[in-house]
Amino acid sequence: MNQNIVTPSILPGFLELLPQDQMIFNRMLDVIRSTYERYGFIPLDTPVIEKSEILLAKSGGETEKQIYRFNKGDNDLSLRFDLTVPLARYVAQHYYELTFPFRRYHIGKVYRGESPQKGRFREFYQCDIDIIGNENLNIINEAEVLSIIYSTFKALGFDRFTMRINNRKVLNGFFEWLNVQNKADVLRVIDKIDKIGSEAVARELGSMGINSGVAQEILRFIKIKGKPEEMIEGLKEMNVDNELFKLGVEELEQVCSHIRYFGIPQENFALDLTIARGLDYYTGTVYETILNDYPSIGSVCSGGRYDSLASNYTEKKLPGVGISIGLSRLFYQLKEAGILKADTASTPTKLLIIPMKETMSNSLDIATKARQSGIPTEVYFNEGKMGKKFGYADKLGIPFAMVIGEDEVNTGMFRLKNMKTGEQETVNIDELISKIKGYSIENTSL
RNA sequence: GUGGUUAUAGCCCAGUUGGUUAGAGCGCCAGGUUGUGGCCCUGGAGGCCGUGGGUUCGAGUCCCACUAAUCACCCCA
Repeated sequence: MNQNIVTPSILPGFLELLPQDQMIFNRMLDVIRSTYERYGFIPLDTPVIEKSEILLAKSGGETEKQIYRFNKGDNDLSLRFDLTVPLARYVAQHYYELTFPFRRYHIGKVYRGESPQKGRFREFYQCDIDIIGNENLNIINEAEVLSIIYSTFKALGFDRFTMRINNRKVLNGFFEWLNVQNKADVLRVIDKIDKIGSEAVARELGSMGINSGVAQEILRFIKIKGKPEEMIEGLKEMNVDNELFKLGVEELEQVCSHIRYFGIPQENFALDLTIARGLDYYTGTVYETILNDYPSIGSVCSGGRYDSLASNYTEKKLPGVGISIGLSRLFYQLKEAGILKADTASTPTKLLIIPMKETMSNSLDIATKARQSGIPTEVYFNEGKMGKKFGYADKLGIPFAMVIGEDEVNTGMFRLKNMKTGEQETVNIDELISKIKGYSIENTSL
């Protein structure tokens, strides 16, 4: 027994995938990235490690508890816990070199040292977009964000999802009007109404010192349901005498009217007054997206409008709007729900070339040609039985394989085997390439 | 931080009121089949039954402690 062997394991809360899942995951990443770029968002990559003073500039309870913080020499360092704070630092730091509105996307891992749970990780991918204005930012951006979410989830292969929005000004104005002091606590409670029901919400409101008349008023308000136009009418009819509230209702109305120009179907969009995402920095529209068939997954894409992105790092006023897809969680939940495509390959390879001993150099030539034509190609180098070589292609899900022997080299004609059907076709090199490329185009999807 | 559940092969699991040498399926390796995979058949490797202690003639099984995993709450993507 070798005493030096360490049991291989990773820390809990860290997700790593087997090849087949990683292939799917990466395809989702690609879809998200290309959708973001189609809207003209600029890629950004920032360090995973930042100075602690940067990440903790805005001290807040949860953040400080969850952040991975450590020392190296005299440096006080931390792992980023989201992509928004690094964005704020970046924009403030490079303010004079950037062009506004600054539209950036950022796909990367973030770290939170909390106790791991189902679909909750200590290291996970976030796919963020944000639009940062200089001094001001037109509200139509808040409608465009919905268009981006819509396009992204469509491209990921979903049809039945609902983008729900609310407006924090409406909530805050309403609470001001009711003289509710601990707005943040109340928001947190009403955000849970779908989960725990209105009675429990009333109870919790009571236990935090809200008198029952006000609690009933709050419940009546968050129960306004219906089509967006009806809900906006309903909000107006409440005759809330508060400027912030009125402004919020107006913003909701504008966002709802703008989304028509983006071609978003009605069934994918809804107002929901119970959404109160993010406890502090959102100041306007807030977004949540749920998959209709899997409501228990919860929000798969969240975000909102904020007035001041980088107030901890600059005097400049930088309003913005952004959203984030928690891809690790989304992927995990989709896998749990059993709705990931089953018959996917474990490798990008489309063609496996099996050389005979004497045809190795010819085989490598053919592989080079195939690769130059854009076909991911592998050559099987190990010696052994034919069965094992084809078995390799089979196990990895490589769609095409062919043996290169002397006959093939002499005639320039190859027996291309379709691994799925078992059929073999005799083709020359050009036919071989177009055949595989045609197949790849047909079968590229999630 | 609070509470619950679980721990047996690489994976998912079975293992009777405590009883001899701990099992199946999947996966892996080899052979049946040396230029053709999947299906089938045959064989094989792989276990300090999480760790430590206790009860007992005897513990995978009962008790205690520890450790780890996991779920819920909190908060969040």
